[in-house]
Amino acid sequence: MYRSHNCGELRATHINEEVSLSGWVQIARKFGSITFVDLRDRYGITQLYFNEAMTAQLNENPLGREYVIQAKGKVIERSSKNPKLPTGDIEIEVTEYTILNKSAVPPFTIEEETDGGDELRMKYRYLDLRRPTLRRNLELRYQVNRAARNYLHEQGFMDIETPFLIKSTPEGARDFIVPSRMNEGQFYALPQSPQTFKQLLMVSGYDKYYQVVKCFRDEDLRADRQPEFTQIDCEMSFVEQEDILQTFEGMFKHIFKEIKGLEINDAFPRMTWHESMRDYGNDKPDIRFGMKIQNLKVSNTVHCEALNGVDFKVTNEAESILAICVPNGAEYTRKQTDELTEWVKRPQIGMTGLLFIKCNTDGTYKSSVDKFFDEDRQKAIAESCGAQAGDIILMLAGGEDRTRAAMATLRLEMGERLGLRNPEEFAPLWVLDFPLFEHNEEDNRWYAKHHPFTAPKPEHIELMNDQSRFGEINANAYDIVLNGTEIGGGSIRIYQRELQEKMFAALGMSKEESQEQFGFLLGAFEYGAPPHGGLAFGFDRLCALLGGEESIRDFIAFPKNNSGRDVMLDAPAHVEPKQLDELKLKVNL
RNA sequence: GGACCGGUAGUUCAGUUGGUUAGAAUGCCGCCCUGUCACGGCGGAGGUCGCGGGUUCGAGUCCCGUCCGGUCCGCCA
Repeated sequence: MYRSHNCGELRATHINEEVSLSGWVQIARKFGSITFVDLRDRYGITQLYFNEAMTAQLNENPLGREYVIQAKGKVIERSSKNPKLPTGDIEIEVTEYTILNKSAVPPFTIEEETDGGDELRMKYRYLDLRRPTLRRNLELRYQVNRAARNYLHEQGFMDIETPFLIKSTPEGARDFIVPSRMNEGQFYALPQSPQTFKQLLMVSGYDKYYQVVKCFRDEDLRADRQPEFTQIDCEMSFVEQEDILQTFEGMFKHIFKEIKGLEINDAFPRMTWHESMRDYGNDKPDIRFGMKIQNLKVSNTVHCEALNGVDFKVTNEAESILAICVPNGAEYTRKQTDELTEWVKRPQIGMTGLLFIKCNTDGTYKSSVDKFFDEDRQKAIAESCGAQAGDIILMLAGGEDRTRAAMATLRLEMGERLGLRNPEEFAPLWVLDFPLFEHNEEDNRWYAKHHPFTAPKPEHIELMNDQSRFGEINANAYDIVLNGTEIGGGSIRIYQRELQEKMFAALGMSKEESQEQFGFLLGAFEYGAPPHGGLAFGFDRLCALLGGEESIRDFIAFPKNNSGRDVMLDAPAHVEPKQLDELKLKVNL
């Protein structure tokens, strides 16, 4: 063994013990004839003390940052202790040391707060991973993984692996494809998720399945999206929606308890998709704070009487008018309201302006549209918004979809500015009753909002015969949302061939196409498919949230950058012409 | 496909209205230092200002193009 202890475990109780440690040189502090060296491994830092004689040896055989060394010596009490280090009461009086490997000078500092930029850290990921921040993130990830597995194991779930080389299907995200050498001109696809496999496992009778599994989607990336990411994928047979919600709410409570020490006894709040859209403007509400959207006018229907009978083009012509009450906003200066107006006018928000009413603490009102709304009307609007004295009411007017999306973003921004989005507070909830279909204006067809295996609400199955009413159909689908991030979703699945065929037809697939693409599933449904359903969790996102961060990259050991590149490997890369020949592929650039 | 921000020393950044030899901190190298732990002191080295073109007497600075990185929209559950 190269060591008797690691660099994080020695304490005053070990004083006088002869030990050997191995690790990386964090830094050497030299004082003429004596030297201190901080030795680091993933467990911590222990100070090595080189006395006069040993320091003389150091001059012959010097240490540099990140050298890997072994040191032997006696644990002694420090004359000046360091309360910042768990090992700060002791040091090792070194009697012998060996340089196991030298190190080039690292391109950035390997410390809690590094001086390196993102790109450099990605290129030298193996060095970045030495930093305590990254180490803690990976440890957290491992603990979350273990907590989930333990829970699922206790609940009788079975981990079953599914293949990565599968078949491309037209629905959903763009596939990564893999050419087949033995089948010229043909391609595998990497799975976007093990969806159909887990359903087939249900048909096979493995009634409680789970997998912590990589999924692949060839779409543009974000801070919280990687081309390959990890899901906790689950499926159960003979269950209804309520059974699934109970089971996995239990899993989350277990994870919160194990990871955060949080005992959540209450049931997670539940909200329908329509309620979420109405009150929060999106399907992943951040319910750590209120500031709910007030629907003053929706799709040309006025809900706030005070808006009627006013000769104001903006409110009269807008399809929808939405508002939020921002606490203490009545104090905002002209400069601040102007800045907010510019904020909503940014191209990515795309509003043409911002209306506001200040509800002054003295009971008066002041608004950006005093010219059109007298004080009584302003008061009436404020009351219908439930505004308190001191609030500012921010209003957006315009087309329904854009205005709602913009208001959702504005609400989050105001919550952020008011410090209402505390990363150490966790507010999970279920969003239920998603629409089954989503209409796409571009190609004028219906798409599955979740995926094409999602079962409609039983009472809505009738509507599947009438395309004009597709938009009314709700699905037995549910998402779990944490702090404004969707961290999981699933559905009760279709398990009857007839209904599945109807679904494929609704999505515009001919009988031949659905047979060619999903014949295996339709076939399986003819051999006694049980009622089943499940869900999948975004494991990377969950870890990032539990770690109090937005970006998932630092919770993945070897992530890819914005353009899907691994800057350490420099992948993707060109391949040898011979490889292309074997695959009968020609690159056409 | 689009919007915005950025690219200057190993690293993180500053660089005014276009004007002398492009700066700081940190890291690195050398010397000094017996209780540091962000050690300290003195000295030193270190630059194709992403790349290409243009305007100008003169460009890190202005203009055009391009590449790279980041954030977001579209896209993606």
